[in-house]
Amino acid sequence: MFRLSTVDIVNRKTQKKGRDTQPPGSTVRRLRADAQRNLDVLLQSAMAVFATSGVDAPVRQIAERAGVGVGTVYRHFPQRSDLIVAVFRREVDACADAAAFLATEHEPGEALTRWMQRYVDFISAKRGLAAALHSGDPAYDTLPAYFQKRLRPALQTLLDAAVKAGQVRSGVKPDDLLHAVPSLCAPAHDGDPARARRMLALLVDGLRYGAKPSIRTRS
Amino acid sequence: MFRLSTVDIVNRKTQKKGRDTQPPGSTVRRLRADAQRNLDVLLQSAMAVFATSGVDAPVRQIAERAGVGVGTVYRHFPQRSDLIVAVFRREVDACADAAAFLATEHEPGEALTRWMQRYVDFISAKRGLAAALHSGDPAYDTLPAYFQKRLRPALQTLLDAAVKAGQVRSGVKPDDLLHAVPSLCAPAHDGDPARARRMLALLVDGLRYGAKPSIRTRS
DNA sequence: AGATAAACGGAACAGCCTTCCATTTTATAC
DNA sequence: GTATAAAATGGAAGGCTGTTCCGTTTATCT
Repeated sequence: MFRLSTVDIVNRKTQKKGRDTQPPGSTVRRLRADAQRNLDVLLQSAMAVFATSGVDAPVRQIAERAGVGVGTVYRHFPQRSDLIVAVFRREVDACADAAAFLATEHEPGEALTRWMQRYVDFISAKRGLAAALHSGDPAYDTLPAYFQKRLRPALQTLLDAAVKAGQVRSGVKPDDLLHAVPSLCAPAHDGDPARARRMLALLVDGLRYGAKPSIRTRS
Repeated sequence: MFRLSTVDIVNRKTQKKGRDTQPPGSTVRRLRADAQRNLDVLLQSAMAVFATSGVDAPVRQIAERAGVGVGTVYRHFPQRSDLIVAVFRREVDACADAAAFLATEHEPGEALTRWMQRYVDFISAKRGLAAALHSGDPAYDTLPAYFQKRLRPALQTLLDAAVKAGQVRSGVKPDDLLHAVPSLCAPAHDGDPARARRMLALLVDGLRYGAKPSIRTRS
């Protein structure tokens, strides 16, 4: 009952970038070109299908959209949940990476605000997945930790910069924000899509309260 | 695509008790004896199976345990979710009814404490169902309202009595408690089953703080 | 007791996830 | 370039589901 798969073998090292210096003695084998291509298109298709039809969408539908047989899907992702997890991690990565980009493009306070907005969009789109997360299926057990591991440092960096620039008050814990946002967005369940954004705006304003400007100003 | 079923036709009026005075002109028809019997045993079986195998347990399994064909299940509950909802409502009812009983058996403060315990047990057991609730399936949309409608008055009564007896401080909203408890129990996800109870004890102690004894005592 | 309608059971259908393996494609060695 | 071995593929098939359908059984009423 033990079965290898690309999920296990390939790590994010073998991506498109760089000459791919492999740690010696590593057991990972490069994916064949077609396999890599299929894996990419599969993840994209899955992301698109999940976004429109929810995470309960049939595997066949994803395979078809990718122009691939179901066998190929299962070669890369032994379980349906593995595909879901992979898509989710990829989106978490994208969200985390956005932090670094935003930090270079905007001043600290603005970067933080925009990232929070990005985070809200991310959370809001994953409503169906949240249900799967709490379904008790052990396949998803590792996701929350990954969530935390990737997102917290990203937010931490933005937060530190904003505090140092005097645009946000100090003493705010990134974990608190990370948790507060989903709670705030939860009531938006009812169908009001813009509500989440309004709630977030409120929260961000709260962050600014009591900021200690680096340039002197009346408190 | 519209289909009648006992779920729609029968309300809780046609139970075992009483001579069953029917409002005239009502369209409800009494269930045949065997149908009523099967319905009861079905609900019991479903409750048991859901408790052990979760709400995702196959309908066939429930039917088998009830000694009944699947056709019978679907005659009473056109959709699988209808069965889940019925079981859930029944358990909500039981929890709500427990309040009145506890109030007659114990003094107000104790009754409140015991009911909260009861409520925790109820919530803790329904972990799998909570996931279904947030799954976005419109079949469950009416459940939260029912939840509130049955449980709030029950708690309200207990609370009022406890306040009047000076065993709990005033100003506590029943809705707050109803919501606080699940939040407190959520972290118990990790496997510690006794934790929920400890958290609850804490909460109840908080209620006592600042109580205004009816018998004079040092504040 | 006989008639009638309600209720029943479980085979059959459709859709899903997952497995399996004959076939095709890629990478490597010559 | 060709031959060979390994990796990857596609889709039919197996074993689960929820749900429908209808011939048969059973309760109820006269």
